[in-house]
This record gives sequence, C-alpha cells and structure tokens, in this order.
Amino acid sequence: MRLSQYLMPTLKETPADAEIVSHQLMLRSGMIRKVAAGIYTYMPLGLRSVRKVEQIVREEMDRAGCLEMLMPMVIPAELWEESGRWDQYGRELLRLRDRKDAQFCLGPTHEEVITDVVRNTVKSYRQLPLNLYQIQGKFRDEIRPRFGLMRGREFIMKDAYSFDLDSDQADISYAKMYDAYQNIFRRCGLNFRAVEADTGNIGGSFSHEFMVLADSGEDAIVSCDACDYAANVEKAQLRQPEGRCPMPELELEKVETPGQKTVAEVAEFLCIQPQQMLKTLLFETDAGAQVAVVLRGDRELNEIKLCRKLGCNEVQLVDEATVEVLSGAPCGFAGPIGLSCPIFADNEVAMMADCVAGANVVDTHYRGVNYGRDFAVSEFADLRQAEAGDRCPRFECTGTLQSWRGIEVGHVFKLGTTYSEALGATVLNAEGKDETLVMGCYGIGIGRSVAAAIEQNHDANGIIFPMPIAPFQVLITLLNPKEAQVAEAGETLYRQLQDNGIEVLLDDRDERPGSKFKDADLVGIPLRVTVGARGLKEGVFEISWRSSGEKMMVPMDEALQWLVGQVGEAMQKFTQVTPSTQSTRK
RNA sequence: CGGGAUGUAGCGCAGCCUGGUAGCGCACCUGCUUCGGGAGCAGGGGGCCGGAGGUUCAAAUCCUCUCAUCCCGACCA
Repeated sequence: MRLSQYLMPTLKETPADAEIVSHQLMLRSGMIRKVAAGIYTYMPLGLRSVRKVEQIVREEMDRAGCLEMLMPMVIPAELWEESGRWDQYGRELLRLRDRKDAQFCLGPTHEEVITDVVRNTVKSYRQLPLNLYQIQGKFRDEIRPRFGLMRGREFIMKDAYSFDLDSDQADISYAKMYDAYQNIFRRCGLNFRAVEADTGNIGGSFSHEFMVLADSGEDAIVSCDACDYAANVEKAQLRQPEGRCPMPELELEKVETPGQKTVAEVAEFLCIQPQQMLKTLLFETDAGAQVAVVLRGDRELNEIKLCRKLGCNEVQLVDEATVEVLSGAPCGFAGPIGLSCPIFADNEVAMMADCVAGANVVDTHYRGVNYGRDFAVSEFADLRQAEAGDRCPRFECTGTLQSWRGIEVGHVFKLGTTYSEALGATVLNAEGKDETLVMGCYGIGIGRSVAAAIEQNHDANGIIFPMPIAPFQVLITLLNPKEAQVAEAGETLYRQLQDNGIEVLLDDRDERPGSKFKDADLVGIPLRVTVGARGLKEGVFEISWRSSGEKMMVPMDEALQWLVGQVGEAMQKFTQVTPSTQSTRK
C-alpha cells in the first residue's frame, strides 16, 4: 500500500477526551474515529490490526475443532423471553421494534440464538461434541462506556458455544478452549495470565478470565508467588485464619469520639491501628433483607462473596436514614453490639480481641470489644477482598499473593444446562433417551485485544506493534520521493517485498523527513526501511526495528532476503503453540 | 443512575468574570524556497460559539431548560 493513496489521518496532538494511552494512540495514529460514546469507526489501518487478531482467533478455533458460523445481530424478543432474560437483562439490552411493532433486541451475547439453532438441528449424541463460534459485532448499552475500544457499546467479539452430552465431556471442551486461548493470546504477542474468575450473572459452574497485565487494567487480580494459583480478586478465596484468638484483656468501655466517623479518623483519634478496629457495614439485598457485615477495620468487603453467602444477586449499602433506624445512630457509629439485624462477619473477626467498634450511639465507640463475650454473629464467612500479602489459598502451598491490574480480553465459562434446559435443547443418547445438552461459552474481545496490545507495547513516540498483529509488517520511508534514484530503489524493494508475501506500506508522500519519521514511530510498524540518497551512495538501506530503535545498514541486494527472514522469524517467535494436550486444568 | 467537569474551525486551545462586528497554534489550499526527526516566507479557504427559549438596543459572553461528551463509582469481552 502506498501511503500517498491511503487514508491514515494521524494527529499531532492528543484528543482531549482520550484518557488512556491505547485510546490516545489509536486516535492519533488514525486507527479509529469516534462516532458516538462507545461507538467507533475502524479506519483502514485499525481494521488491519483487528483483522489480524480475528485471523489468529479463527485459526486457533478451527485448530481446536470449532466451526465458524454467523448469527444475526437483531434477535426477536421471543427467544429471550424463553430463556427468561428479556425481563432479567435490564437496560444494557438495547430493545427495538420493527414496523409491525414486534419487539427485538440487539444481541449482546448469543446463548439463546445458538441454543435455538442447536435444538432444531442436533438430534443425536453422535453429532457431539459440537463447538460453534462467530466473530461479530455485539451491542451492550453499557452504563459507562470508556477508554475507546476498551469498553465500547458496540464491539467486535468472538463468541463460541460448546455442546456436550454430559458434564465430563463438557470439561474436555472447556479445557480445549482454555488451551486454544493460551495459543491465541500468545500469538497476539500479549503478556497475559489466565485467572480463576467469578461466573457473574451469566451463571455456570466455573470460569477463567484471560487477563492482559497492564497498570491501566480495570480488573484487580492476585497470583501466588510460589504456585500457579491466580484469580480475579472478585473470586479469590482466602484461607481460614490460623492460630487461636487471643484472650480478652480489656473490659468493654464506651469512649467519646465526637465527629470521628471513618475507620481512619477513629484510629487516629484513639491512637490505635485500623487493624484493631471492627468495621460494620449495613446492607440491603435485592430481596429486601437487611444485614450487617463486620470486617477488620483495614479490610475491604467483597460484595460478590457477600451476595453468594446471602444467596442474592445484589447488595447495596443502606441510605443514611436506614442506618439511623437500624443502628440508632447516624452514619459512622455502627457496631456489632446490640444490632437487631443479622450479623455476618468475616472469618478474620473471630481472631480479633480487644477491638474498637461503633457503639450505635452518636459520637461514641466501644473499646475492648470481644466476639463471644460482647456480641454474637449469625455466621462467619470468607467475605473480604484478597490483597497482596495474603497467604495463597491452596491448601498445600506456602506462597504469598501478589496483586496486579489486568485487562480482561477473554473469558471461558462452563455454563452447564442453564440455557439448554430453558430452551429444551436435548439429544438422544445411546439408549435412545432424551439428554439435556451441557454447554460452555467462550468470549474474546477482538478490539479490546488490539487496545490491550497497544497498552502493553508503546513508548513516548507511539505504538510498538508486535509483528503478528501489526497493520503492516514493513514500512518503507522514501526520504525524498522526488529524487529518481530514491524513488526507484524504494519502489523496487516495495514490489519485491510484496511479491514475497510481506505486508508493506510505502511512505511515498511528498512530506518532509521529520513528519514521516514521526508518523512511522506513531503508527508502530515493526520494521522500517529508510531510503535516502545518503544510503544509496553507499549501496545500503538503513533498516531499523521500531521496538529497539536499533539501526542496521543492509546492502541493497541483500535487503529483500534479510527482511523476509526477519519478518518470518518475528512471526515465528509468537507462533509456537501448545500442542493440544487437553489441559487438565479447570 | 449518583458525584465532578467540559462543549468556540478537522485537532489543541484563548475569548466569557466586566455583553459591543469571533481569535491563536497545528492541519488544509496556492506559490516560491527548503528537504535525515513534526521547515520558512507570502497569500487563501473554512464557524448557526452544542441546541432551544429568555433578558437586552445588542449575547460566544448573563439567566432557564435541554442535548452531547469526558472523568470517578456499581456491570462486562
């Protein structure tokens, strides 16, 4: 491709509404343009990277035995009513009506459609296992789209759905996808980690997320420094605290703490550590129940664990008026002693003696609070968020957890029979009896993967694309295309590279060298050939890697072979693939 | 949906407080000179100042409403 005939609208300045570096660089390099909040046009350059990722995904899915298909984006309401999600899904589902006033939605995910197809076309266990996938635009009316392609409302997703006769075989399908995902993200040149994940409201029995490690990531993950345990903090279990609770030494005593409401304020006011405090939070569930949660003062509650414990979908901190009703005091003075609602305490609380806690009286706390002697709890449970420094939850492991930020680029779920049951997707087994299909679903955010790669591979001057997903592999910069020799040498190399299957962009624009170099760095094509009168005099091309800046003078007649070799090698580096060992991991 | 902010040329911004004929840099077009890290000079085009209503002789500027966008929280690829 000749840049003089291409559309690559680079920007010298960073658009004001782009916050994170991948969003900024994708806009500046002319890869994407915004159409509305969370809705983007893929420009020619951006689309090339997107297609590269898609192709890697396609190859690995096909290798794993999956079949590509394409489902509609517009889905009739009836299907969603059958699964019950028409009413459950909420405002994130964009609903619309046709001219006959029939209701539809834009598909945010396709369990219903695929299950409908499979129940109508698959009748025998002999047709299993089956794994069907598509690469398609999805629409989710996100509450808050942000960070460019990172969280769009319309986005390109690969979604796959597996169907098996029983749970064990579904586990095999799951493991195959787990392995395929390892290959995919490795081939994309990403530094990633598979972590145990919460199954969220899609339901199902277990799942892993594939996280690209990046400080700008929206997810917090923990991993063990000794074994291969890694999990989203939402999911990370904590082991039961060990040892014995110290004996109480202090009598229960009221102390005045005027205006001291937060843990930090009270701790400072009483000259104690937050670890000696009990934090009491009052929640209301979506079922209307009211509960208190007690944690060590310096810990964070994991609301997902609380929901699981309470068997509800959602909990919310109660408003100030309700705090007064429940505790008898304004916000900031709640404590476990004398509370009327059920109290759920984190396991750690049972190990604490002589604590400070709210007294349920304005401007007052208790000192010398001891579980058992002074208050009772309805139940102890693992309720707090895992943190760096916590012990690895694996029983036999002595390691310590470290924490990271991650960008979720893929998610694999074992779904079970939720959808197959709701839609009646069954096959006949070997005995001729109906058997409900066991499903799995597997997603990859395509655009997000490109953004994540940029998040991980850039410098102050721009993007540094990993070879496998770079929009072009080689950039030829003609320093002065008006000089016949320069133009001729560049054009010749350009044609030769193309003939050898190299994706090459020729910067033949009538621009000054400075602009061309700046654009080259911004756009981040891995290899750059600089063609100028200076080098031609010596009979060499100057070739440099975008990643290292390392410059090499390569004789003109060797350049073609050299470049073809380097591109091949760079692609190869990422292409080593785990053989389909059917990982036993779950 | 709650909290915060911003809408002026394709991009980045000034002007607004204290109403008076819309400006700067980059980009774009023409010409000349330049040409190894975002050139110089000269000339030029481009704006319903997000939208609607109001106050006023007069509104980018003041008031009201609205829409859009961005950031922080709960959802997710």
